[in-house]
Amino acid sequence: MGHLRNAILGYTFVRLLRSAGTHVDVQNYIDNTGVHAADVVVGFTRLQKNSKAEIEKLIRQPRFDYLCWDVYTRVSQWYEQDKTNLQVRLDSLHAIEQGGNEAAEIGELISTAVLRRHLETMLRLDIEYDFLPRESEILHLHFWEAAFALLKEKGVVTLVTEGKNKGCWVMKRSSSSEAADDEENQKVIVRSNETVTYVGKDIAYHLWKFGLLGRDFGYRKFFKYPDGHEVWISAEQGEAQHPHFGGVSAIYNVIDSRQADPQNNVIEAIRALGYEEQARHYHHFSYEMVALTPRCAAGLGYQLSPEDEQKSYIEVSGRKGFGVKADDLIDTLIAASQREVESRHPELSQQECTAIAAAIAIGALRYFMLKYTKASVIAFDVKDALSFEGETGPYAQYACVRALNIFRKAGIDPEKALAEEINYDQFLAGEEGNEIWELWLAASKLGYTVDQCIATTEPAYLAKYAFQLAQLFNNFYHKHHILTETDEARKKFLLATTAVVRRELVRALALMGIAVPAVM
RNA sequence: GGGCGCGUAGCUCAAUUGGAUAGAGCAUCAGCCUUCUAAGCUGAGGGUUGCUGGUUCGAUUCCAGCCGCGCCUACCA
Repeated sequence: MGHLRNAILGYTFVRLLRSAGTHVDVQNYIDNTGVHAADVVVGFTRLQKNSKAEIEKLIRQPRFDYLCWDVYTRVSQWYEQDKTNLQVRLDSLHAIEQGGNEAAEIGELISTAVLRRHLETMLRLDIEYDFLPRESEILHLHFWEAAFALLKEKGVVTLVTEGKNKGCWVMKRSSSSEAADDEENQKVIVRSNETVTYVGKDIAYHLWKFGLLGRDFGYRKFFKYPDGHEVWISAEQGEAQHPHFGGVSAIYNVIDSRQADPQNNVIEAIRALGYEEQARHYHHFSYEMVALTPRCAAGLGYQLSPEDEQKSYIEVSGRKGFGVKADDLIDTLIAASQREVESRHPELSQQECTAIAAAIAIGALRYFMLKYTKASVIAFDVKDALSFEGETGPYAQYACVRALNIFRKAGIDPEKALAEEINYDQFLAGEEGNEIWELWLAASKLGYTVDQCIATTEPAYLAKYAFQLAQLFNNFYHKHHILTETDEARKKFLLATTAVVRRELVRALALMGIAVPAVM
């Protein structure tokens, strides 16, 4: 679910930027090294005692990522049971880092399979990436060495000769205003065993993003989306022909708020290297986590402590196997909307029903993830997410369907209705005219809303806007029965009003990735 | 201890960057389908915007101090 909020927020912002004429590359950082990767390898090889051949078979199962989720949970418990098991993790970690052995091959196999599953899940939401930079290439192509040389040269990192951080290269922690003499204010970039920390790798990655590193990835085609769009992945040995990534003028990192501190450290490092301009265009697009309400967690069968039951939300945990999987949530939403569509439209074919149900389910999910401002923790409740009434995606979709139905029954093209010659002064005058004028005014504010969303990096304003416009329209729809209007001039005016509102509402929804079905 | 963020109706959230009587949805209650689809509409109840001060013609918004909650504060990523 966290991934859903991340991707939906991020990709909506991409659409907003692109609609404003900005060229945007969408990247997804693939964290395929480190303890997570090592743990999953340990799970398959030690706990499940799977051979490489068996794992090759397993990754072809439909939802291999679900298996990984379970294995990951079991491994975490296995470590908990007996701390000496942690030595196995360490061995796995070292083997993967060294490469050229079976553990490394299995790690590669699994992480690539999970990545493919991730792309498939995101594709259900029409979210596509352009480039997938992997941490393994950042290490193997020596991005860090290049960055380290720059950081040392400018004195951004210094070697600590005594104290608890002895032997480490550290930088001043961004959140402290004090000098870096105090250990509390030191952020370790290179460990005493000479390995680099996550922040160090991220500094190198971001120098590359800005085109300041002097090195580049190799690029390989990874996956072709059904629409023909190709997503590229980093590689040590790339293809000769490839698009150009990196060297950008601005960065929006869609990362949850818990990583504010490391993000700020990266920004500080870039600033300290003398790249003030780039530092100012480095945006941490920060959002809060998705948690579960105690009621929802209990409903999913999790045992709660009395303490947890009192909280308004409970943080999910992959290690505890505690959470809701994206594909399950999407499946549940589609099933619920499918039942509804079938009961409303028995005349439609199974295929048509499924397509409509998918559009409604995705609309509900996307709207749900966008209606909250980024700084708000989403206390997820299945009941709320499954609701198709009130402030939801389907509510706005429904308003569009109603509008289009009027034109369908009247046999009129909405665009033609707008081109008609209409005496607006006459119909917009007076008390009743004021109400309809408000509708026109609201319809005209999409561009302003988009600008505001971009300036504040807050897509929730767009969601609010769409809902309010839909609400005004439903009001108007109820009050004025258009097809039975006997005054032809007035009828044209009402049709034009409907057409303009529908057009802007469809646009607003499209920016959020919400499609409007033909009927619902 | 330090850093960041939050506190608004029973619940979940808004409030267009300091403007008019603080608004929505859910939930509760009362109505509206022979009509362009009721996934809708109308109405009712529900508020000392955590507390105390300050700045201002005006504060949910800005400032200070308290109280409460969350996250971060790893030689994890």
